Formats: sequence, C-alpha cells, structure tokens
Amino acid sequence: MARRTNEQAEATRAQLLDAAEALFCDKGVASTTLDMIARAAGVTRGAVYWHFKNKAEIFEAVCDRATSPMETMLNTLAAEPGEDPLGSLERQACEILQLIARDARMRAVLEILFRGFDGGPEFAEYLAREEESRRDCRCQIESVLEAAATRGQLPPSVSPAKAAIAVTAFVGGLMHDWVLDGDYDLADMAPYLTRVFFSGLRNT
Amino acid sequence: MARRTNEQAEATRAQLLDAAEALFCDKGVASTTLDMIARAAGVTRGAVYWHFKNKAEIFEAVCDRATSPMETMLNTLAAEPGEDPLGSLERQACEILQLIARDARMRAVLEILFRGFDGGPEFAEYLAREEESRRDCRCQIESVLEAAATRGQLPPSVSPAKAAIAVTAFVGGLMHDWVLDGDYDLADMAPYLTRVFFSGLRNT
DNA sequence: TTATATACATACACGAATGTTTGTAAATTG
DNA sequence: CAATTTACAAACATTCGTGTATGTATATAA
Repeated sequence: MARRTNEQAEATRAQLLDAAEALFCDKGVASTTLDMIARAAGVTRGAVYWHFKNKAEIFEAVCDRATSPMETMLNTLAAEPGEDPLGSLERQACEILQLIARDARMRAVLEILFRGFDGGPEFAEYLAREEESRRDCRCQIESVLEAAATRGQLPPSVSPAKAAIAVTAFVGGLMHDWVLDGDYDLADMAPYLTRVFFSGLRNT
Repeated sequence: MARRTNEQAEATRAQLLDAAEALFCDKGVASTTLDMIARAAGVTRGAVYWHFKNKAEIFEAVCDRATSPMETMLNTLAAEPGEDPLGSLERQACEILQLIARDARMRAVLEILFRGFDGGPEFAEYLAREEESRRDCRCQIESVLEAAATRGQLPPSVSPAKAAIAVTAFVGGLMHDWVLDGDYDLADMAPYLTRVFFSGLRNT
C-alpha cells in the first residue's frame, strides 16, 4: 500500500472513529471487532493498529470526542455562584438536557455508555475516571444546593445532601431513559420537566 | 464421576447460579468464563453444559430468580385503583425502593443489569423482553396518573404522559444511582425522597 | 535527489473460550 | 436385580479475535 498524505491519514483516523462510534452503538462494544471497524472505514486492521494501540484506546477517543463539551458545561455551573443558586441549577439542568437532545454524536456516545459493556480490565481505567467525574458532578450540585439553603431557597426539611441525590437521580434518569428509547422531543420537554421537579424542591 | 442423587444435582445447579451471579456482578457478564463459573461452584464445565444450554441461559436463570418479585409488585399497583391514585403511586414507589434496599440478591442482579454488557445476539431476546416490561411499567404508571388527573390530584398544567416520564426517570435514576454506588441507606431515605418529588407533582 | 520515516496492507502465530464427544460410576426405574 | 438413565468429568476439535511481524510504495525532509 502506498503511503498516504498527512491530511488523508487524519481523514482515515476520523473515519475509524466514526465507524467505531456507529458500531459500538449498534452492536455493542465487546461485540464489535477491530476488523469490523476497519472494514466499515474502508481500510484494514493494519490502519487500526497504526492509529490506535487497541480497542480500549479507540473507545476512549470515541468517548472523549463527545463528553468534553458536557464537562465544560458542568464546570461553568460551579464557577457561576449567582444570587439565585436554585434557579441557575434548574436552568443548567435544562440546558444539559437540551444539549443532549441536539447533539447527535453525544447521544450516540451516551447510548454506548448507558447500554454498558464489560471489556475486561483494559477499560477499567477509563470507566473509573468516568465514575469519578460523576462523583464530582454530584459534589458540585451539592455545593450549589448548600448555597441555595443558606439563602433560604430550600425549606429546612430538605437537606442539601438529600436534595443532591434527588437532582442527580432525576436528571440522570431522564438522560438515561430518553437516550435509550425516548420517542419524545426532549428539547421541548426539558424546561417543563425541570420546572415540575424543582418546584417540589422549593416547597415540600 | 459417580452419578449424584437428585437433590445433590439441584444443589449443584443452585451453586452454579450463585457462582454466576457473583461473578457476573464482580467481573461482568462477558468477562466471566463458563470455566470460572464451574470452578467457583466446585465442578467442571461438564456440569455447566449439563444444566444449561449456554451462558445466555444461565444469565436468564440468574435474572429471573430476582426480578420476578418486582414484577408482581408492579402488577399489584395496576390492580389497585384506589381513591387516592397519586398517594398510592407514591407509596408504591417508596416500597419498591425499600424492596431493593433490603433484598441483596435483587441488588446484585440489578447491578448486573444496570452495569450492562453486550453478549452478542444470544442475549438479545432476553434484553428485548426486559425493555418491553419497562415499557409496560411506564404504561401502568401513566394510567394511574390519568386516574389521578380525573380526580383533580394533578394541576391541569401537568399532563399524565409527561408526569409519567418524570416519575419513571426519578425512580429509575434513584435505583440506578444507589445500586451502582450508593453509600447511603436507601430504605431510610426512600419515603423522604419520594415525598419531595411527588409534592412537586401536586403543586407546580 | 537521496534517505528515511510514514501509512498502511498482508500474513502469521497464539491463546482463549466455546461447543461437542466420549467415558463412567452410581442412582433410579421396572 | 438387571437395565437404563443420570450427572457429571475429561479430552478433543474448532472457531474467533487479537497482537505482531513483515512488506512496500510513497510522502516528506535533508
């Protein structure tokens, strides 16, 4: 095979990631073979092993392509103290749901992650980081809720820690259910759903 | 090997299921070998292939052992129309959470299911039934919420369909988060969490 | 322009897990 | 008590995917 130009190499790398994303989503991670990825991208396994070390590295690249915008979004939430913590938390939750609803690539990657798989110890590292970041997320939500509590936005019967559990479960459950088989328009529904939930936080 | 008595055979079958449950939960379904299951049960693969057709059949048996009580619980909800639909729905949600919190076997099986895996097409049939039953669940919840709406328990701005989405997401998210890495006492927390959420449904 | 690194294709070696076949001693049946 | 079935163990064949080694023509650097 002739050597290809630098831009062409980047193109095949992107095609490999696209193919892997689609196959992971369709067949599952463990069930997709490196050969399947190569064929879907129009190359052979040689190209795969040139660009990536193994399947786990492809998986990380596929995920990182999509999950980074979501993490930046969560970080902006923590950086924005605001004078209406509960309101901005509600807005953030709504915006994240709408972000997912609009970005097809993120939906695909979330479908892969939600559907789950077990690829042996190679993937343990990445999945551990994933779980770590989810813990961070809950921590940030809890700190925002503490700010809300000090400003009297939460009734005294609702502790920030318990409220954080509820918020995480609700938003996460919404994402999970919609990504896996939601047949409704999440972007439309998001403000409505978040309003119903947060009204329960404000007055028990 | 000497032939073992009928009761002993049933015992080894149960030991195989116990071993499979623990290994599926610990290592993941795809990463556990039939040989690992056999060794953990103190037998060889011969015994495995005697009692089960393949890994998928073991998986089904492991799951059915735990998920059946939960399904009966959901069915009793639909059979109980009641004169306080929203209240009984809240109670049901709370009881399901407490059921999960108490039954270790169900927690293990739910951990397997939530963690997810892809075992190829062999498992497609069972997972399809699983998804089907979840749809049924949402349907039943929606019908209960319609009964609540006709009795004026829901504000007119909250449609039963949308409320069903929210309820499912909340309870499912709570189960998911707690089973995967919840370090709090769900049985204690359940009444509290459900009250906060359902108060949001009652008054937006 | 020549030398070298690149971007793959091709072929091979290897292990791991599965499914199957055969063997067998004891339990069960009639 | 004989005949047969049972509940496994043990050995075998086979498939499948991975990783790696090698080949090679060309883009790029000097």
